[in-house]
Amino acid sequence: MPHCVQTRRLLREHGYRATPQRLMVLEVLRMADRHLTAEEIHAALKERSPGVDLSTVYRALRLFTRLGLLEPHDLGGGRRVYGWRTQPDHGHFLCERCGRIEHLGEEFLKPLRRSLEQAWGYPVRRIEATVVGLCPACRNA
Amino acid sequence: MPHCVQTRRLLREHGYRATPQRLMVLEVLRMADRHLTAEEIHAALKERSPGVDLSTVYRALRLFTRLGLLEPHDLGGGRRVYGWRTQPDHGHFLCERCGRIEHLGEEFLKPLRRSLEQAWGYPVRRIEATVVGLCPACRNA
DNA sequence: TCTTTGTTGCAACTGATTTGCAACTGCAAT
DNA sequence: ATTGCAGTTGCAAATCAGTTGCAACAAAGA
Repeated sequence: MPHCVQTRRLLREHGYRATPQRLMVLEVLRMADRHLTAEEIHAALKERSPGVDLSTVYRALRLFTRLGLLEPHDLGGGRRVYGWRTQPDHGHFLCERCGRIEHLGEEFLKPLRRSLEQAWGYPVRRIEATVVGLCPACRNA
Repeated sequence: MPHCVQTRRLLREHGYRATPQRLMVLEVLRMADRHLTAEEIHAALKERSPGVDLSTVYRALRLFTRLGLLEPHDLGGGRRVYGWRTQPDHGHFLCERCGRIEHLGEEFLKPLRRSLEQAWGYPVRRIEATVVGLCPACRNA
């Protein structure tokens, strides 16, 4: 675990403890390299240490969100995924068949932000966009 | 109720019944002239007929959604509102202070759709965007 | 090692939405 | 107008995602 050190320090600096459960939540997210729901994280986590409770996962996700490390995204229909915090403008591609979630480059949202701010004359805090369609894999099926 | 006739026909054509509860759900939405949560609709509904159950509201909303009349929108954080079905590309402005929800003209989303389809080479089914910021009223406070 | 205090697992709880069911009611056919 | 019956309702219970209270536990500084 090469990243652990930084995470441990971040936690300690804020008076929190670097528990294995917390580190593992980040580890799972790091391995997955995509956005995951709390349930998915919990499932992946249980393969290594079966005792971990779902509520602990939720608590860890909330904590890391407060610390600015992670960020929740509501995709509609009750789907909420967590991922690494990035820029304020955030886009997802959601395949309507297989549920696959892809990241949208910020370059797509930037013009939208610009046109909104220009039209309204005041700044936009953040944009959350979900684009629904069929992913390439599902198109050829 | 001048609109009722069309709604009644729509329902009957699909083998459903035009019950007062269902018609009233649409009526409330029509009066409100903005997106409402199920709870809000239920509250407005109860002023006229106190007996109406929340589950009936949910059932009506689901039905009208299936019939293509209404459309749910997830604004994140568990907020789900219902409104009249419009174009596939849908944008909301959400004031982060007062929670006010505004409609975004489709003209803002159209360039986004165009650039996405151009970049990927295949069509996008729909776009759901939430723009967060402070509404003019909250800015001056 | 000891102690302090943050953290965990568990179970119970919440708020939003759904569902099973007996009683009820549009409405098309009498 | 009356009837019959499938579609609907209100109610209560179930469900689902997420949160919380609490006693036992465990990081980490001394």
